[in-house]
Formats: sequence, structure tokens, C-alpha cells
Amino acid sequence: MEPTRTGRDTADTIQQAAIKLIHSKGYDGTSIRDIAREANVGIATLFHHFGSKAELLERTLKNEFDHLLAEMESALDGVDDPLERFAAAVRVHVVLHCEKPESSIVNTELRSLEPVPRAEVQVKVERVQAIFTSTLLAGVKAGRFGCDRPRETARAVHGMCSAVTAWYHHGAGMTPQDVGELYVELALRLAEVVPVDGAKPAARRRRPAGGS
Amino acid sequence: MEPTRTGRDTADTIQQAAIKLIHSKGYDGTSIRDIAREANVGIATLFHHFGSKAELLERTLKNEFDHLLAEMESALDGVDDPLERFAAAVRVHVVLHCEKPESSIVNTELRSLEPVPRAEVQVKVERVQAIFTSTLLAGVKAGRFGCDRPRETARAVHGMCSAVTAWYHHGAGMTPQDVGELYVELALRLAEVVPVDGAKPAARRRRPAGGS
DNA sequence: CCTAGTAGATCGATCGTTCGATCACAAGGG
DNA sequence: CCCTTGTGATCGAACGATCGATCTACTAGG
Repeated sequence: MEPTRTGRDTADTIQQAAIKLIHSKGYDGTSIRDIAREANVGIATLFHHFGSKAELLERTLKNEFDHLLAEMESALDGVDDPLERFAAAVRVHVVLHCEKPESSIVNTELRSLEPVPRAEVQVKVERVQAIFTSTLLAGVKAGRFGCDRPRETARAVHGMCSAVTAWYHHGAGMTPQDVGELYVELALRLAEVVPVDGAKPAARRRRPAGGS
Repeated sequence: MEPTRTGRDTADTIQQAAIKLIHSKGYDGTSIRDIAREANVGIATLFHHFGSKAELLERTLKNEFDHLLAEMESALDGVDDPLERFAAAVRVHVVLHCEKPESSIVNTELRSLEPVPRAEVQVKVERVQAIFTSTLLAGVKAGRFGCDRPRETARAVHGMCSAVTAWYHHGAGMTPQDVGELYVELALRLAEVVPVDGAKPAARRRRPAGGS
């Protein structure tokens, strides 16, 4: 709001405006002028911070993916139990997608990037996928999951978790946390949790050391 | 190919060209001229068959959805067993999305429609969703599924089945039918099939009356 | 004076759309 | 039979609007 805004704040404001508008109208359907108006800046300001419209998209997508990756890795940090690691990945992914559905443009606007930046962003997509795959594989190796096609199942879990943005909206009777817990349960069914005889399998609790 | 082409063929050719291009570049990223060139027709020909670019998108989306709905209803026709009906819905949905991934634009380009046609297309989206929901609910009512949140689970199944287009591509070692069978198994885990004591639960086979 | 940040005016290119002119073919009057 | 008329499908040329991008100029801090 204040006319005196640091460069970093202005760039962030522009990126958030871009995410919002591109989510609702698409990359080519959103003009530079739309974004500048939404961010309350002039056209030249936008080109001062981002060299071109394509660079704005590229940096915005990379930024959103880095944020998602950081959140997921942070949620897994310090968690040792294979089942809990898999569950934590699902939980944080679903909660983030419910809380900020407009960031799902990262999946639909990859096509608008030139080949080189697109490949760079796709590496990040695969890193997210790898979190699901590796945690599921670790659970299988540890004998906690019976799933017989872990790689394909991890793809399905990732797809299922990303698709919440297609139907979830606030005020539908479920909080993002509710959806997260539900999808943890669904994902564990896909992973085929192996029942532990004798000792109670230490019924899963919430985040062991919940630290934001 | 032949210069003498009936009007219907021309309209279909234009729609298929539109699907292909919009899938790879988006609605606003694809120009009328691109579509006309891809379909090997002039610009005026396109406007002769479709009154505007928006109408081309609208009719194309409705057409694709009607095709999907017809295929799904046809796959369920004559199937009585609740578990088989649910499985058949998953199978045909996944196979179709694997065979023609570019038709998934129907889910991403809804935003490019005006409010009225968008609402009309969304009705069709809900009809697809309703097939998953009703077959799952029927299975629960029949005691075949133990799933405790059927409506939310049906959303998850739908999302999981739609997301195959994000990773599947031909030549990956799996045929669309392979993926269909795998996702039937995954969906049945989400539905929590109730094991039947005593009588063998008639291990599911392929389509009762194998089609083509 | 210099640099960073901001803004409005403006450029050439491309957009969706419209227009007038063909082409093929079927029907009907002479 | 030929010739006119009508109709649906096709085409390239052109229009106004808007696009991404550039240019010049103003402001404030050091």
C-alpha cells in the first residue's frame, strides 16, 4: 500500500497477483496490464523487476515449487518411522493445496514455458514425485506396506493429492486439516499397511514433534 | 484429405485440431489461425462452422464430455454386481484418459468459458463425478465396501483416475488396459472391499463379455 | 550528479472477427 | 438439352482492438 515499498516486496506482490490471475484466466489469457493493475504498479515497474512476461512466469513457477518442496522436506525432517514419513508427505501436500489452490497453476502452465525453463521446472515436479515414491518404497522395504507396485502407486497418490484443488473449497464443512487427515487414511489404504500382530501398531498420532 | 469433404467431417476435423492445439498451448495461447492451419482449412471456413472462437471451445468441450459420459454409461450397462459397476467405471475412465490424454483439456479450460456455458459444462463434470459416487455408494449399501466416507472417497477416486494423464505416455511399458486394471485395484483398496467369508468372493475377472 | 524505482505514451505484431468473392452442385423454366 | 438461380462451403484480404515490449521522463536518497 505505502508508496515506499522495498523492491523485494514489490516483486512478491507482482508474483502473487500473477498467480491469482493466471489461475483464473490462464497465462495467455492474462495480460501484463492485468497483472500490473492487480498489483497496483505500473507496467514499467513490472518489466523492471522481471525482464519479460515469460521470465515472470518462470520465476513464479520455480518459486511456488521451491516453497512446496521446502514445506514437504520440513514436514519430513526428523521423522524416522517409514509409515509416518509417507503420511506426513501426503498430509502437508494436501493441506497446502487446500489452503492455496491457485498455486496449482504450476501443473497446468508448464506448457507455456520455453523448453529450457520447462525442463528446469519439471525437475522440481519430479522431486515432489520422488518424495512420494521414496517414502512409499522405504515403507515397503521396511515391511510396513504390502503394496506390490510402489512406483505406480506413488504416482496415483500424488495425482490424488493434487486433485483436491478440483473440488475443495473453504466453507464446505471440512478444514484443510480435515482433508489432510482423510487423504492420509486414503493414501495408507493405497499403500496397503501391513497389520502388525502382537504389539499394537502404535496408532498413528498427529505430527510427533509438531513444529511450524 | 479429398477436397470434397462433407460439412460434418470438416467440423470434426476442426474440433480435433482444436483439442490437440489447446491441449499443448492452452486456449488463449492457440490462435484461430493455428487451428485453421492444423485442420487444413481457411479462417472463414472455421467461422462458417463455428460462430466464434468461444463457441468452438464450448461445443468441443461439450462434445468431449458427452463422449466420455456415453462411454462410461455404456461400460456400466448390463452390469449388475455393485463391485463390478464401480470397477467398470474406474476402468473405462482410466483407459480413455490414457488413450486420449489431450481430451483432459476439458478440466483445465473450463475457466475460459463464459459463466453460462461454463455452468452447462460443469453439469456434465458433475455427471461423471456422480457415476463414481453412486456406484461407490451402491457398493457400500450392498455391504461390499467398508468405506466410511464414500462421497469424499469418490472424489479422490475421480481425481486419481483423471491424473493419469499427467504421467502416462505410450511406450512406457504399460498399455492403457494395464493402467486400467491397476487403477481398478487401487480404487477397490480405497473403497475397502469387504472380504466374503465362506464362499470364494468370485475373484474378479476381466469384463464379463469381453468387448473388442 | 547518479542510481533505483516508478509511471504514462507509444511501437510493431498479432489477435478475433468481418467482408466480398469464388466454387460445386441441385432444381427448374425455356 | 442449356441456362439461370439459389445455397452451402470455402477462401484470402482487411479492420479495429489489444498484446508484449520499449522509450522517455519524473521522483527521492546519497
